[in-house]
Amino acid sequence: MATANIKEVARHAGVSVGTVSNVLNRPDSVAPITRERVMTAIQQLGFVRNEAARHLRAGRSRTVGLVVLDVANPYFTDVARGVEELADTHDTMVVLCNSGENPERELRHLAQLEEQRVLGILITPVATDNPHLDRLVERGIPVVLVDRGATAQRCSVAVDDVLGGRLAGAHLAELGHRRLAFVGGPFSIKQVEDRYAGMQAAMAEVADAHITAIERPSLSVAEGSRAGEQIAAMPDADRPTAVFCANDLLAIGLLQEMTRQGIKVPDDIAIVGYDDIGFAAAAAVPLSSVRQPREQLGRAAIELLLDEVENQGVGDGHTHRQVVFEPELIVRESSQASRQA
Amino acid sequence: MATANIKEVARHAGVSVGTVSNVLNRPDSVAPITRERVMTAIQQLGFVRNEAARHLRAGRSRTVGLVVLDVANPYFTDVARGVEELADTHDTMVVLCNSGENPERELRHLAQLEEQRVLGILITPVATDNPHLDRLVERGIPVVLVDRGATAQRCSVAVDDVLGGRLAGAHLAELGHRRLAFVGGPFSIKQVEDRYAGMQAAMAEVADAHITAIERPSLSVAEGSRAGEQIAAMPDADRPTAVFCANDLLAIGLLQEMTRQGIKVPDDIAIVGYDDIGFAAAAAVPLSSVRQPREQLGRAAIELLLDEVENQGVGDGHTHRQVVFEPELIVRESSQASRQA
DNA sequence: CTTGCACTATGAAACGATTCACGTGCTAGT
DNA sequence: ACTAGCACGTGAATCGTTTCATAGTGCAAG
Repeated sequence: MATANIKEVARHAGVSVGTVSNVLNRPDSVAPITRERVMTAIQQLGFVRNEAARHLRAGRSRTVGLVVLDVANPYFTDVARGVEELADTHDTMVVLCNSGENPERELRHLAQLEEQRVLGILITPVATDNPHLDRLVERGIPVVLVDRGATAQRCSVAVDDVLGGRLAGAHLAELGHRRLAFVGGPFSIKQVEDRYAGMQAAMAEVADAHITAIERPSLSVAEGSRAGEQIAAMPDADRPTAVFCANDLLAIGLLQEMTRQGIKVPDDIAIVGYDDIGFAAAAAVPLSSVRQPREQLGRAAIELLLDEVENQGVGDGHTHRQVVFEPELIVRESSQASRQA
Repeated sequence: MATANIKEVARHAGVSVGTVSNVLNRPDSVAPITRERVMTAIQQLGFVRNEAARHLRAGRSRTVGLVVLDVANPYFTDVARGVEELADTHDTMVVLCNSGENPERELRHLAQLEEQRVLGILITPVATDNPHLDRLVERGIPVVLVDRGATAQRCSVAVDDVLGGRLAGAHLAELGHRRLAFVGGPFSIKQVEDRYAGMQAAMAEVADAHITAIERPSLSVAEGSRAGEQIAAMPDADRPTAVFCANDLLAIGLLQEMTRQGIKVPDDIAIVGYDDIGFAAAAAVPLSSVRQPREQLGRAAIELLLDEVENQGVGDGHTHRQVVFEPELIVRESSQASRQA
């Protein structure tokens, strides 16, 4: 009933277990006839390697852990896709763990991954400053940070949010907008702050441009609507002609509210979002948005990790790198130049 | 450098390895003083159990595999959340695998999971009829099907799509609609067919109701728009006053196109979608939709699996069950009774 | 005929935790 | 005082694979 093991295969093929192992791992070192015989036995018995035994013997597993804040967020699933894709070509498994922004769950996952002796961990930590991660590194488990808290002490990948904000700002400036708003928050989130800073930097180069910051407690569709109410309530003369939202959910909520209030997008007000989630293109008015190279981010992260694993202590060893990607502005209808212009 | 093992802990604490193991697994069988000593040693050495060794000795791992068609689909991430949640309380890990609707990737994942000697596998298979799954079952690895191809040969969980269609149909009939359309396809997908059948069944009870089926090659936003063009092109007298879409993406595309063409939702045309994805509520006109109990589906699936694992060959053993859940209609603006009615 | 070499195959020793059949030393009961 | 029973601990065997030093074989060169 139980799956056959290497010993039974050896007996069946009339060879030693060492030979079977060689067939599996170094087929060229085995004479073709023997190899055939072993292969046949494997087929007949339906032999399947026991990963636990290999792993025990090898001392480390062939898997990496990927700990994300929210599996339901397309951002992370895209990153995960990038990670998996590249891991696949390196004979490495990816265990996807969801912390759900819960530090306890995150810690439990880290403990589990450590028990599994994973090759390394890719993580977007809940808290920027996580002592458990330091502990892992001390124990020799490489950690690569994804889009959070880059430091010289370890590898990380991230996207330049300041640049993203700058792109959005420059785009709106170029369209002639001078009365602008930024919707986002809380500003304690680094990403939000950076995007705003980028927008400000872009507008600093434009004469008589003015930005109103509308801070909201979270980055959801509902908060976007609320920001929309605020904007709609402004007297026409003061109302911004363009809004940059810290993410697409806000932008979608805002867009909805504008439509509801009879304020035309993009004619009366232009909107630019951030993240370019799938629904940005599918919104009532297709949404301009700043796209992050998500899959590429994932690929880069696992690349850094595998490099660290392979070169740990070898030769010059491994140098921690902080890779920063450039976002890209996708222009759609929501920020098209006014038709009457 | 390498993590300490149980032997070192034993030496450090001045006990045998057996005792350390007992402290770990049956603390009550160890005298308090000894236990303290061992615990201290564990702390000092930063000992972390080696999962591979436990697993090898135990003969089976403590993880289950969850193979889904698309991690980026909120449907599956919700199912996954349900699975994880319950697995957590059973000291079981979940390895989430993404087949991406690719049979090869699916097969690779299954092979990997088998090498890992997982407790069992939860899967939404790419093809309804999958010989590899039978092979797994033969080898004693329980398989539970999620929302696909239920048979008496194994456990499965699913949602009653016929009922879902019926709910949508009955709702529209009750609002007084008699000229309806169904948008979906391809009809070769069982889910689509069932939803349509349910709608038809509901309308069969209504005098002079008529359904136009609009078949589209896939269930995407773009196809929804295209269906919208078709509907907009109909003469006013023939145009349906209500549309039921086989999923929310279609419904969103359709909604957009209606807006673009100046056809008011829900006044001129009512729309009901299926799946109740997050964006259904956030659409320009909040979308009525048939919601599937996704997390519950996941919970039920893992429950069936664990039951099968625990009762395999024990006593009366395990009986395969096919659990079917009932969907729920969420009514929002897109199918509100016309305001002028 | 020996030597050396290239090729193959062998089998025992790891890897680290768990388990279980046995000690060992006490206490309590008679 | 003897022993049954109990509470704790022990340590060797075990899980399935990989690795590596070693051995056997046959062939070509010397």
